Amino acid sequence: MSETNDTPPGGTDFIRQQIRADLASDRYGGRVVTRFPPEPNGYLHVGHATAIILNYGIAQDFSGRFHLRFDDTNPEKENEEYVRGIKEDILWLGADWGEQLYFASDYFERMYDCAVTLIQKGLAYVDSQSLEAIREGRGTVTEAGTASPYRDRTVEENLDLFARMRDGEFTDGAHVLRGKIDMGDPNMLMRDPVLYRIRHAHHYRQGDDWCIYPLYDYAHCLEDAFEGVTHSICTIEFENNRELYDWVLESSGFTEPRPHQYEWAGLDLENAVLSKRAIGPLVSAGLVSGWDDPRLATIAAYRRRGVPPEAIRMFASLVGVSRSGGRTEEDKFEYAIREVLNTEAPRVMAVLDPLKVVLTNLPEDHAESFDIASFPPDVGRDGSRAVPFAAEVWIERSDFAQDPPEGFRRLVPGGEVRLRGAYVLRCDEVVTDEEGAVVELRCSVDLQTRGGSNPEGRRVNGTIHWVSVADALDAEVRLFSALLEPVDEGEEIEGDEPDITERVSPDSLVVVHGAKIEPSVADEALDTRYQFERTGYFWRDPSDGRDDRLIFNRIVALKSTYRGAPDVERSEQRERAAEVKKTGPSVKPQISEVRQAARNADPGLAERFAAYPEAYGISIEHADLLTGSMATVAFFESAIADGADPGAVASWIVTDVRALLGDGAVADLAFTGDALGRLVELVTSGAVSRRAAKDVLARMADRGGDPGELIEDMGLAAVSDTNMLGEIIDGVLAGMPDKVEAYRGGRTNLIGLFIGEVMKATRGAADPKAVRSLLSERLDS
RNA sequence: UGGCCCGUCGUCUAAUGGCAAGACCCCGGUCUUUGGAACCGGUAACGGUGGUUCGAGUCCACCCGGGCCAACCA
Repeated sequence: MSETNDTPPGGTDFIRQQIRADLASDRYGGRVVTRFPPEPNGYLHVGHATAIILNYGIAQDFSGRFHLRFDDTNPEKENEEYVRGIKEDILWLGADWGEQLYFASDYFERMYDCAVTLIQKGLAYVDSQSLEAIREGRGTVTEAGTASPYRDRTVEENLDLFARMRDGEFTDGAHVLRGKIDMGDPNMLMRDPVLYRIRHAHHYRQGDDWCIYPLYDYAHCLEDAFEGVTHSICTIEFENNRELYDWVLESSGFTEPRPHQYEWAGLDLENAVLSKRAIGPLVSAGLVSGWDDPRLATIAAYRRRGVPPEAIRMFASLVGVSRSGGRTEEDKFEYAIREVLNTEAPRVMAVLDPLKVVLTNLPEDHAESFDIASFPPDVGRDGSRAVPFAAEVWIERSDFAQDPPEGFRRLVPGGEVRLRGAYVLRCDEVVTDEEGAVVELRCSVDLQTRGGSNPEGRRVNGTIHWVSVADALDAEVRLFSALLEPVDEGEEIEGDEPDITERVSPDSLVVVHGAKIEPSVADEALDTRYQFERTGYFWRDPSDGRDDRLIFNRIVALKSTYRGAPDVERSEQRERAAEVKKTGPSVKPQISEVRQAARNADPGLAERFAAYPEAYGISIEHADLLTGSMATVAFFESAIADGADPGAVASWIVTDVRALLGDGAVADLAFTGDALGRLVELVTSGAVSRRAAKDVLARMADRGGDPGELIEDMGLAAVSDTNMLGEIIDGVLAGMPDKVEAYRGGRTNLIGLFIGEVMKATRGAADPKAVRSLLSERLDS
């Protein structure tokens, strides 16, 4: 392990940071419980894989628990086959839920009880509108919704109706249970969300026990709470759902410590179809061979293709975790696969597109065998195999060129090339058919170079792979590439996505028949992953390549630095990306429309906005920020009432105070305007540095208190004594002689580092200006 | 269009007010019986504009760009 003490285990992504903070504050009594909650309505894809790795990895890192919970609340889409498949995929990835296997449908009774409680509290009601009426009543993103006529049913009536819904008295859609929240909430999800619906459907686990089923937003948070999940991690599109998540939990009586939801961006991978809703149609239309078609990005497909699970784990750690995200290049995934396979996969030779070479200086019945190492020296692994050689060998058609492009290092007429592990070969004659196509090469080998020996002074340009014609095994090789044709840019903007089934690329699967492979593979374990030298990583297809059927999947091609032609497409893409990034400067005045509207409605605000710049010498922007509400105005005016400098106070309010505010208002602050005024005066008088005053302000926001007393308590009285500062500075500089040298060598931006260290040493109490000048004295002399 | 969220090398991610870092890609080079691997080097970024600060990628504001939300799906 190369981890140092200052690197916390398991990465520093924002979710792990949150967990560390929760551990530090003992929020959950040291518990860390994560979960992966798939709906069994399809197979998992690589996006899910990264989510599993995240959740499982966190549980591992913090000695917590990882739950697998099937979120099976929709009887119409789910089945046991998917449950089986998903379990298998997760285990294959290396995540282990142990005893922690759960099904949301097992909680139906408890969820029902919670709903009854909600009704009793007046927080839920039975709505009997049609689906369309409910939809219309919800309003739009810009217009508030309207209340259902059933919104004010009595608790008794709701209780009765809800019980009868459960009892099966009503048809599908006759009633729903809705949360009673706010039809005008800007978050559409809070406009009386549907909690339960009637569906007379057979559930694959619960049979016909239920005819009402809970919806995601109601069910999911309860599931987390029932299981004692601490950190409920989902993707960014559920961000708007978090408010409802919290509402349901709070309303149902789950108090802190309760689960909390955190969203990350999830994975988007270039050239991968990452949506169960998109994969399903491809499978049912027969455009792929199944959920495990190796062209798909499902875990089952990767497993079948031959991708090792370690590669997916490595890929996940390479990509990382964030809230912003974007599309990850396929290169990164391929890199991870190659990285794992390079040290794992024994080398063999296989010719995918064979061209016959007759060795004219060997007897026709020549036969010998070379013992060739299975790994190159740098991999450092033992092992070899016998590779038969005879007077006729297959080579790769692309390894010969009659008219070679510049930089071609393979076989050309009259040229030499080494047959890997065998002899150096010279091309003496090219045999063509009547159309000029090359059908055979007549060559001679240099007997001095047998078995890879290399007589002094013998240098050969390239090395190619080969297979003895007499001993070659015939194989089928399947090559996979991007399943879908790229979408034209204009097309994508058109709103509706083009039908995915029409975008399947005919070239996405290339089946090579009659590939020639060395016989050693017949003796190896079926699940051996090979490197076909110079070609790529392959293994036998686990479905079709069993018994004596030699059917190989290409897991990934080898990287190649050989460039036939420059990659025009990519450079064009880059130019386009660069153009998009350019944006012009803003021209509008930097005044908020919202605050301007407030001033238009309140002459008191408008007057002050007009007067402040002149009266207090502050900018229009600051005046704007101070006059958005009477509360802010009052705060400001009380802060300057006792003589604090208005300009300084304004700066504090519009920057530092606002930073502490978050969503709240100034009135909710734990300190008052005049306390801020006193603090500002202390800064002005030099009693405390501005830097230290920020820490004091943070403390005031936290617990209130008098600024003067806090400065004493926190030991932050300004340090400007030259001798004392000088000592501290000398100590800091002595501690980093290399940086001092670099500074003197011209890296003057290191001054910030030095000041920072001095400020740190004094916990912000030093006067930074004094520090700067003292530093200059020492460093620039 | 209302609300919420997100903008750092071509791509993915670091930085927690103090040295803009790493990986992939790309480009050179060394080495090589795999145009692989390894090794050395290089190109390359804080969306814009103001403000606060000794010091801003980080705090504040405005603008620009992108994402999500109007299923009785999850």
